[in-house]
Amino acid sequence: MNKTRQKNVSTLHDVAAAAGVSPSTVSRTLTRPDMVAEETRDKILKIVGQLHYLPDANARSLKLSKPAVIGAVIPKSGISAFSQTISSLNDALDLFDLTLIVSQPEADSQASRYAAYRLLEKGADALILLGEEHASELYRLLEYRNLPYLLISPINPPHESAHVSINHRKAGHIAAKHLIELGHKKFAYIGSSMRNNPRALERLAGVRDELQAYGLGLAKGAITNQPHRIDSGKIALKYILTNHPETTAIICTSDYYTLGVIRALHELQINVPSDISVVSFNNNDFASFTMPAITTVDLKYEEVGREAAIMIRKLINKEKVSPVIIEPELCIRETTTYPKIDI
Amino acid sequence: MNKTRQKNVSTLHDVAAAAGVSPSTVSRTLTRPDMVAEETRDKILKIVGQLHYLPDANARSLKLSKPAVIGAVIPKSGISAFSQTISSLNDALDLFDLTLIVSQPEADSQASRYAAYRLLEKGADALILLGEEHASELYRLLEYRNLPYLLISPINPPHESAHVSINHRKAGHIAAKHLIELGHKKFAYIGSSMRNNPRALERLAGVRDELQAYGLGLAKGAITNQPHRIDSGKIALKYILTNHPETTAIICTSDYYTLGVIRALHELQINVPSDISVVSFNNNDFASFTMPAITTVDLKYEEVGREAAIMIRKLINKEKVSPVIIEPELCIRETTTYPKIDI
DNA sequence: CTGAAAGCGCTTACAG
DNA sequence: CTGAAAGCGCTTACAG
Repeated sequence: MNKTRQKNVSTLHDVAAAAGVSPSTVSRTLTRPDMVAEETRDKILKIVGQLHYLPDANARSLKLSKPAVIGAVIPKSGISAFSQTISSLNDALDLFDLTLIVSQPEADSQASRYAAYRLLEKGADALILLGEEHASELYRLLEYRNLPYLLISPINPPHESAHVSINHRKAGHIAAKHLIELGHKKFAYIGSSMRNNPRALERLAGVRDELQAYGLGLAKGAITNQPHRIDSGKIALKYILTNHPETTAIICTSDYYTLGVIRALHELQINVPSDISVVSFNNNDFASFTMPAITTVDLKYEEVGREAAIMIRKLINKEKVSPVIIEPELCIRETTTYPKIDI
Repeated sequence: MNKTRQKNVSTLHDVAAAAGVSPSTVSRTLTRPDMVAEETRDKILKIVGQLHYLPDANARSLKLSKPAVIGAVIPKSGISAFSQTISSLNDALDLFDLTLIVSQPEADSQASRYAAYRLLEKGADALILLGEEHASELYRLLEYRNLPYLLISPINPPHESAHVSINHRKAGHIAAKHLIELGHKKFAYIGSSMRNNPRALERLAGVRDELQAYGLGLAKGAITNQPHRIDSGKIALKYILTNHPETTAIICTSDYYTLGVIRALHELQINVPSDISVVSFNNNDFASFTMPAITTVDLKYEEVGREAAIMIRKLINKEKVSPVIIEPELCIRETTTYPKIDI
């Protein structure tokens, strides 16, 4: 509306005029100082300071057309698991002089498609997308425009796509193996609704793999889905205890969820870990501070952000990239131990 | 480097050529469709689709010079208390078609000054700064360039500055009052290092105010500072229990910190809340899931983000703004109760 | 070492 | 309803 917005902002021109030189020289002073005579440079720099001059980013990148802004589409996952990823991505990108803009749409392929469009309209030169389940139109646009992009934490990355993924299946293996080595035989799995969460599904698959390798299994009904709410841990737990009272070990899809399960266990006077062991995934900040401290498989979300920054930069520079797969790591704390009744 | 980066990107020109019209008409079709004949419009829109055309954000905003990107400087506070603020800010800004870019420097006025400069160079048209302790050069630059900016959660906002603040003092009042009403008489305060955290200091002041109003106080040495680490809660607690064994209520500077304190209390066989009550600040996601669930004063960090978005938009539109003060709210859960020994 | 000129991709009065 | 032209603020060959 207000087009007469008088910006009290000096331009290259103003600086040039004040210094009695041409705009070209001011520009050079700022971008390649060694091409300018010291005397001229000093004079210009002084004026730059006096006038609080700052180059206009839009004009500069219009001229340079060098990719500078990275858009990230990170759909909301309820418990903001990826805020660490976003934060580390931002820091790492900043080191490369790249700017991050992020959009957190609802978890839905159409919503994330439009989120991506908006990011592109806002000037994103490259895209980082969470997961692989995106609208085919989006993939087509990306290919057509030849836009650098990569997938973060996909489970089945489309052929040839650049990606940095977390080995969720391995995370499942690790969690299950830990319990097996402790001597557990009867397991249950508690997760929130996994409809929209292929990552959680993959961890479950990993757990199954591992169990099977030892001739063990997850009884039917020993897998429970509940939306992530304050009492969902309790509901899930009651269900399992009713149907599978022999359970000595529970694998939980996330640390948040685990909190609810531990509470419920406590209310039922069931001791963790001596009666029932619990392992989970993520290793959130609070996991080591709780009581008991949570044994969990660290999914390395920060590392994902750092690696994604490195990879997107290579893509922008037209360098070859190979997929990066991040290996999760077990953090043994206080919610797991040997089963009580060892036959 | 690679200047021959062949961008497979169509421009307004390409679309115009393909449609057999002038660039002006294409531009109008996209920005004010009603100024263009339906037939022309349809033809153009079709080509736009075929060519996957997306306007160049830099060129557009260079021409329009309408503020579109907001920079936020949110120094790292160890326990990422403001990630909720950033997230809600991002969402709210997006609704206004504003783009957020954020920088999280170390907590240091020079570091945040340079962070602000970088944001400006990256194209920020307005700034949101956490707290009020910024380099005077930064304030001067902001004033000189007439840049819209606001302060988030300042304690002593500079005269006339736009800001959305949290009533940290009131938060202190609320926490103390809750304990007082429960009948507590002997209090201790545990916080992490408050050197760089005027907000935590202000909460402490609030606690003192309230205590004093009831003729109570915080004994010397009943205030402990420890860096926020896994065992700092324990160290702080031991100190307090040694010097002030009569303590029945502890006020903790954050929910994270509280976790450590509860653990330590538990290890010392001191029951929470029946032996000692604990209140804290923040109301982090996990606070209601822990065991016991944490009684805490919600500092409303998300609301801060939303309000900041609204205010910065007004500033950009040259509208008048008045400071917004957000009132904290007590969440009573399970870590507080009446003192055991009520004389 | 410095300047004049062209141009990055758009938008928008101004004519017609 | 549409087009030619100017210009947003920069950068960078190209001359000198």
